[in-house]
Amino acid sequence: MGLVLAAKRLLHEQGFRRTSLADVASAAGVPLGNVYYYFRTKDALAEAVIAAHESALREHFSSWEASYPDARQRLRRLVRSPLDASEGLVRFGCPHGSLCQKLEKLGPDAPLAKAAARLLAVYIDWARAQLRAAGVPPHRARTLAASTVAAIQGAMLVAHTLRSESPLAEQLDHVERWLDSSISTHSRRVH
Amino acid sequence: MGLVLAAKRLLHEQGFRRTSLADVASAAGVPLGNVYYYFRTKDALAEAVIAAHESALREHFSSWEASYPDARQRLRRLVRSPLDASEGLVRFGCPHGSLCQKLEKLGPDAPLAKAAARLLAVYIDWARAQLRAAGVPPHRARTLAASTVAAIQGAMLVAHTLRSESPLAEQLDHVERWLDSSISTHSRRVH
DNA sequence: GTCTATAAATTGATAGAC
DNA sequence: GTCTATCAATTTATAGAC
Repeated sequence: MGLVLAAKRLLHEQGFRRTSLADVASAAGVPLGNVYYYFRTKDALAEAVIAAHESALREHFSSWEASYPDARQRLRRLVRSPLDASEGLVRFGCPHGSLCQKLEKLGPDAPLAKAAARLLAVYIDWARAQLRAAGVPPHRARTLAASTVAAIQGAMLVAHTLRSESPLAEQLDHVERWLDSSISTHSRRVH
Repeated sequence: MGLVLAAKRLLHEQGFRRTSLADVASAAGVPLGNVYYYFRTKDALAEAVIAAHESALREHFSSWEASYPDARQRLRRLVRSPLDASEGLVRFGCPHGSLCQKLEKLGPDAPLAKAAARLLAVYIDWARAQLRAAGVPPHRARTLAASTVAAIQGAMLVAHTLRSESPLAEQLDHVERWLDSSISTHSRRVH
């Protein structure tokens, strides 16, 4: 579905409110009326975009689980992942983070807000699972996972706002070292 | 000026695009046409809001400088400051961070985008000055300051997206400890 | 299923009386 | 300086031909 792909890009670049359905239709190369054949409302299209982000995220996680046998390596990969698309992040911010900030304004019960929260929860839950696998006790793993994701999100927000790539790499380095030492401190040694 | 105050609140609660000038005028108790006597455009009103945030921020900093003689104490105060207004942060996100995310989408050269970037820069510059005063060398102070602000912003973003207050306090605790140990590690001991 | 035309509502901004 | 009325553009959503 080219519509979701176009909407995904435009929502990242322009945000939800700034992106009109005419923009999306034009970018996808279909007439405006066509959008409403596939999606009842603009919100429904945005939900499809979030779902696309979510499945892309899960695919990344699966790929990392297959590539890295060590949980610590997988966590390092998570922390470094923003560097893979740093240009887009610096220009437009984190596609998940900005979606969350924009959509949550709708009130906590709006379906769109729940979808955005779920997107971030997927991130945190995966990080927590890796921390558990690295030997971190349950409660520590829970708070450490949230802090890790928060630190990554903050790094992207600052890099985007200042329009500079260098703080991104530097801050992610900080996160990586801090996370490594946290795991060493909190994990029960198994060997 | 009641208009700026009303706009400040609505921009925080609803964001820039969702807030119409009719909303602002209504909240301030003046007719719509009156807005344009004081502000040429909606952007000009938003700039006034950012300026209000900026001066409020500087006042906070001045107050902390007067209250806490030790730079480390001032930094702890900075890290803990989100807890002073945690309810609003959980419901609506950081007023500065969400402003940045929303306004930066306008392109790097837009006056509003520059204003948002300056707001974050005020934060980082103050943190850097405190780190310098705590004995951290210049380059370290620069990257540490950015990382600190990023970590705080990330904590607020996660707390807001998950609509939960508990991660905010937990993550800020992490930030505080991490910052304290970073200062101890990197500062030249003067005594 | 695809497309054109248009309705219906919102909104940034202006004109002009008082 | 303050307020009412309104323009002009945008945008979500629908109707209906093909």
